[in-house]
Amino acid sequence: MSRNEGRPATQAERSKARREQILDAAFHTFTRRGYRDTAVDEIAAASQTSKGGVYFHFPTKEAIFRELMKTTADRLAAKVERAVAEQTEPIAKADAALRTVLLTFAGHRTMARLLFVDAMGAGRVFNAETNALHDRFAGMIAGYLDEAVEAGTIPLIDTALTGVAWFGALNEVVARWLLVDDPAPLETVYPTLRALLLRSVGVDEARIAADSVAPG
Amino acid sequence: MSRNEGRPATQAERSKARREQILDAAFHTFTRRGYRDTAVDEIAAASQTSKGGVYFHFPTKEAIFRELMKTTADRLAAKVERAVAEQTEPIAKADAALRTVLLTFAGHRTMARLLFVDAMGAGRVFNAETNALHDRFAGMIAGYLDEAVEAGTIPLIDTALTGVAWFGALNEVVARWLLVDDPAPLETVYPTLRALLLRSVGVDEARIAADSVAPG
DNA sequence: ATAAACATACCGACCAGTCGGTCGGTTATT
DNA sequence: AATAACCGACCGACTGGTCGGTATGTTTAT
Repeated sequence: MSRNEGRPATQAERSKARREQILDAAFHTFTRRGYRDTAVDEIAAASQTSKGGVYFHFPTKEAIFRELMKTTADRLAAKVERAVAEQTEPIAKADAALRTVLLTFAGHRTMARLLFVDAMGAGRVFNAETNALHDRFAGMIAGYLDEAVEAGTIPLIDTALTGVAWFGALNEVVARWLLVDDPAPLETVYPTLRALLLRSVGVDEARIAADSVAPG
Repeated sequence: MSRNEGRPATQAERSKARREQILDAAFHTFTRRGYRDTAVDEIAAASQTSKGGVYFHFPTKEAIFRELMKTTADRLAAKVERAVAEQTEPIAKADAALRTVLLTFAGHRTMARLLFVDAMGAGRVFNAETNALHDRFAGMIAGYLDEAVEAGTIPLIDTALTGVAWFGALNEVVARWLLVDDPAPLETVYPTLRALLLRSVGVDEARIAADSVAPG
């Protein structure tokens, strides 16, 4: 192994590690206490460094949050797109997207918290960010629905609005799950929600009753 | 007219008027700048009084917000229940509820802001409040759906989850409408959203295509 | 040596809530 | 009727504390 396992690494590596450490700590603190209620000092403490250290790596508190939001959203979007790419049928694509989001959140409660709950606690500044985020996912859904419409799998509908509605439904279900102490597994609602949403766009019952997408 | 029109009224009346004034000012400031970004001093200024005056009528800033949330939610709920009471058929009831909420928000953008957007900006303290609020409306929907199921109008479904999903879809549509500068009339999405939601619970297309509830 | 990577102390702005005091009106007393 | 005693409503300066950001010193790798 070319890289030594011990403590001392090159400075650049250590620096990057610190940065990540700070990001990690910020992530956890933000998701537990919200943006406003999280002091930079707390992030510093949680990341084994000092306020000065934090401000060496990031210009402002807001910048930390932005980066966190962006990378988190990117990771999720990539995961969704990967899952979708494995499907060819439009409906299966939308289905895969839904399934991926739900299962990812089920496995990473904190991720969901950051994306869905905390974003609003950050004040007006981030409304644009949140809006863009929601738009992004609603748009993804609308895109898959468009394909389905073109393919004739579902009737002609307002896919833009439907995308928003789907996303909202998913959002609310996840948010509700997040706010409850009892962690009744999120996976269990998937079949029900899936059926509900598919039915809402006119997918025939036979198709809905058929098994969900095959795992890649 | 027995009551004199001029300024001086009985002390109790003046007091109550002031209280209302403060509530009004707080409502507007909260909805424009959010809970955290609203200083009590601002509320005082906007209500033509002083900080001391505000704190004479309310124990804490939080108390103002709570009262605002509660009365707003109550007003809306009452309006919905009134509209629903005029309908006898289960589907028509759910429909009326949806329609009322949508039209009310369309007419009172600020009300929607308070209930849907600002509530989260208030921090963890109010998550319980928000949660209860969402529960309340999702529960109302679920109740109407239960009736519909019992009446055999729609097939047996998970009405609790459906209520949450419906509310989420509605929530997102309204929220999106709120965050956009261009005020494309909210009423226009009603037919589409209505069809989408009704379809999602298995209402037959013929029924959906039929006109919406008759106005009371 | 020298620059990056920290640490510490500190500043200044902000803000919820408090408190002593004021004032106009109401009630009791003569 | 007039005056004293009183009270609810209100004012605004002040407090105590928080927190984002900065200035300046200290360590560590190269």
